[in-house]
Parts: sequence; structure tokens; C-alpha cells
Amino acid sequence: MPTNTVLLVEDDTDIREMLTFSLQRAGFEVAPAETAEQALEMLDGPLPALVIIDWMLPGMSGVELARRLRRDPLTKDLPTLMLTARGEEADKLKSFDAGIDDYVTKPFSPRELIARIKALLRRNGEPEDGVLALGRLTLDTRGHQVSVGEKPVRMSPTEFRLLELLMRNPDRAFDRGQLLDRVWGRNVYVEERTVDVHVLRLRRALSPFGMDKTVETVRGVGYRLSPQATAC
Amino acid sequence: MPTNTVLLVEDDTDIREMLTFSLQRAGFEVAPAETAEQALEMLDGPLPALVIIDWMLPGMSGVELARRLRRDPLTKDLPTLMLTARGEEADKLKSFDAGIDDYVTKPFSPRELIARIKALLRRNGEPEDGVLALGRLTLDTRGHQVSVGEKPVRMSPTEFRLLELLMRNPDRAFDRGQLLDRVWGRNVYVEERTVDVHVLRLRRALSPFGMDKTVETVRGVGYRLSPQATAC
DNA sequence: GGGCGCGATCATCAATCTGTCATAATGCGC
DNA sequence: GCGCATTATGACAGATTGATGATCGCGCCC
Repeated sequence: MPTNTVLLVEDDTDIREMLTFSLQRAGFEVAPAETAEQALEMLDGPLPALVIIDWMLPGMSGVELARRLRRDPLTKDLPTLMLTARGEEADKLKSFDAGIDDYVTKPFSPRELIARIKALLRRNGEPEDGVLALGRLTLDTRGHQVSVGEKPVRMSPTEFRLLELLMRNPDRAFDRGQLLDRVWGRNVYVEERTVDVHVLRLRRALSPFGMDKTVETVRGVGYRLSPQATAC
Repeated sequence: MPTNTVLLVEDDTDIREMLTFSLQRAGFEVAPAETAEQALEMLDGPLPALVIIDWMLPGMSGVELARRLRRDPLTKDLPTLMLTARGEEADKLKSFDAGIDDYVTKPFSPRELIARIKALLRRNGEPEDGVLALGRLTLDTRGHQVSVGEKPVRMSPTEFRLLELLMRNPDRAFDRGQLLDRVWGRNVYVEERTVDVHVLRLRRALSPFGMDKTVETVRGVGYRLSPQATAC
């Protein structure tokens, strides 16, 4: 699941397909799930940028799904948007209680939904155009393209996701376990040392542009992206 | 039962074997038990470093087992970690009421479990997010970064933990025993004089910024961080 | 089938961290 | 000032931890 993906949890096929179409047209990748259970399974892989949850789901309800996402340290920062059939105050309260960031009442216009999604992502630090920037370094989440200035930087998919996570969280240190959970997906059995190798390759990809120092080692912990080092 | 052993009480064979594998891979010895009764029997021998208990067990429940461990003076200090199928609030409360130190909700990532185990063994609370500040000196727990003004300060992991403890408790004097307990961890045998050396190194790291006087010696006791000295 | 790109691991080397000691320096009571 | 107790400091050997290059396997495309 690429990280500019929206995870869409909706059991109604018509609505799901309609939304998938709208979202794709708006430049998002869409990962559709029919049930909360299926969604949770998909969240074992690389994380999406946002989760859209239908209020009414067979099996585990949308509210319960939202609650679970909030409880899990890995997913608790994911923006969530609830689709409700009614705009009842009670539902609204329950949703917010479950940690929902925003909700949209059916029937809704795709345009409104997209607008709210963008607002949510913006609130969470994601620029509207999907381009993360750090000094001269830019990462286009939609075009899957990294550049320094105008020059494109070549890197493998894993390095891209790694850099994307770091750029979304500058100045924050991640340990190898966190990186594995969030870039590789959890319950994937990979040696922690593998992270080192990918960091090495990421630095190597950036070094022709003198940006390799941006990815800092935090000894005894893991790695960190430092805007400071950019200027140097 | 060696000291890095984890006693795993889980009746489900699949989960037990999966966990055994994960734990061993993380460097732990694993002593598996299928029932609470069997676990109690095994605890007659050398004690493990930690006990992982499944919430649902045939016969004596996991909660009851935890309660018993707490009652026995011999086992009451053993860290315990509960595996629950659901993260219901009620379960959570019951668990903590039974003296559980931490709990993990199924399904969980083995890595998360390992991380929590390590945290428990370290007896450190989850690292709080946020930035501690003392005059121009700042310590970012999330980014594992210490700075004076805008300039980053280089220090080793141990010095970082030492400074973090001191900054969380400014003006409080710690004796060497307390520092060893809280920075190095309990059950670690280290000479008390070693603290001196690390304080020295911490001061040295801070001295280029004129902040070395902030770490004060309290003769006959230990050390203290003094906000006063910051201004000087 | 045979390159090719990618990803995971491993072995090895280098950097640096750590705990301990010996010794110097300092503070303190008298 | 003296002597004792306590702390500061430099040096060092061993242990950790990270960086790096090489290798192997897999899926893909020609």
C-alpha cells in the first residue's frame, strides 16, 4: 500500500466504486476494503495516509474500527474520516469519541469529500499538492518522484517509502522497529539490521546532491531526518 | 531458568509457538507453559525475568494467575504482560487491577510485543513526547536531540538518558544509587563511581556552550541540575 | 534462459561507547 | 595548614553499535 494511499472501508459496492473513482481522479491511490476486519489486515502492511470508514459495516462496526486504530500506537496518528448515513448528533458524538477526525454525511458530493480529505491531510502536515519539501529536497508522493532542485533522484521503492516517512516526520528519531513497522509493515519478519542497509542506500542516492547528511544516525536508537543538516 | 528467560503462559499452540519463535529471535530464553497451574509449578524453580500471560486460559484464568503472582512475596516484583483478545476497557481495568504492568491486544505485531517487553524490563515508562527546556538548553525526547539555542549538542546515549532524568527533575539532587537505578536500570551492577565519569562526560559535552555548570555536584550526596546556573 | 533491479542477510571493519582503575584535585572540619 | 573524605580527570581495554561491501534469491522482462 503506497503511502499516498487512502484506505477506504465501505461494504456497499456501488459507493465503494464511486468513491474509488473520485479519489483516483483527485490523485490518490485507493486501497478498498469491504470490512473492518479486512482493513485491519491491510494495515499490517505499509500505512496509508488516511482512512475513510463507513459507519455501518457488517461485523465490526466503523466506530469500533476507529477505536482500534486509536488504541494501536502504530495507527493512532492516522487521520480518519467517517461516512455516516445520518447526521444525528448522537452519531457525531460517538464518532468523535472514537477519535474520528472528521465525518461526512450521506448523501455527499464527491467534491465535498475530497475537500475534507485535503483539509485533513493538510492539518496533518501533508501539503495539498502531495509534495513534501525539506530545503532543496522535494518528494512528490503522487508522482513517486524525489528531486533536489530540478534534478530527479533515483531510488528504489523501499528507499522512497523510508524517505517519505522521514520527511513526514522531520527531526523525529525512529528506532529500527518503528521503521520496520511503518515502512515494511508489521509482522513482517525482517532483520533490524536490514534497515541499516536501506539507510545506507538512501544516503548513497542522496549523496551526489550533498543531501546525505540529512539522514542522521542516532546512536543507540535509530535514524532521524534533520532539516538542520540541509543548510550545511 | 536463566535470567533472560520469559515465562510464556498461553494455551493456544499456534500463538505459543509463534511467540516462542519471536522471543527467541529477540534473544530471550522462553519457558512455555500451557496453563496457569503449570506456570505456577515452573515458578518454584529459578524465576524468569518476565511473565507473559494469556487472558483466556483453561482452568485458572490469566487474571487470577496475575493476582496470585502479586500475592506471593517471591514473585510480586515480576513484571507481567497480559495478552488480551480484545482491548475492552473493562478487561484493561481488571488487568491493571490484578497488577499487570502492561498488556497487548491481539492481534499484535511481534515487534511491538518485543518493544514492550524491553520497555518493561528496562522499567522505564514509555518515553514521553515533548521537549524539555531549561534556559537555552533543550532536550527533545522524540527526536533524541539536545540543543543549546539552535546548535545541536553531541552526547552518548547514556549521557542523554542522564541529562533527561535531570531535566525532568530540575533542582532535585539524586544520589548515585538513584541515578544508577533510573538511568542504568535496576538489576544492573555498576560501580557507583561510574556515575562520576558520565557526569564528567556530560559536562564536557555541555561545556562548549557554557552550560557545564548546570550540572552541579552535591557533595556527600550526588548531583543536581540547577536552573540557576543556566543564567550565568 | 539469462540479464536486471530489488531486497534481505551476513561478515567484517570502523567508530564510539562503557566501565573501571589509578591518580590528581578539591572541599571540609579542625 | 593538615589530613581525610570525596570528587574530577585521563587512560585504556573490551564491548556495542553502525557502515559497508558482497552474496544470494526472487520476480520480471526481453
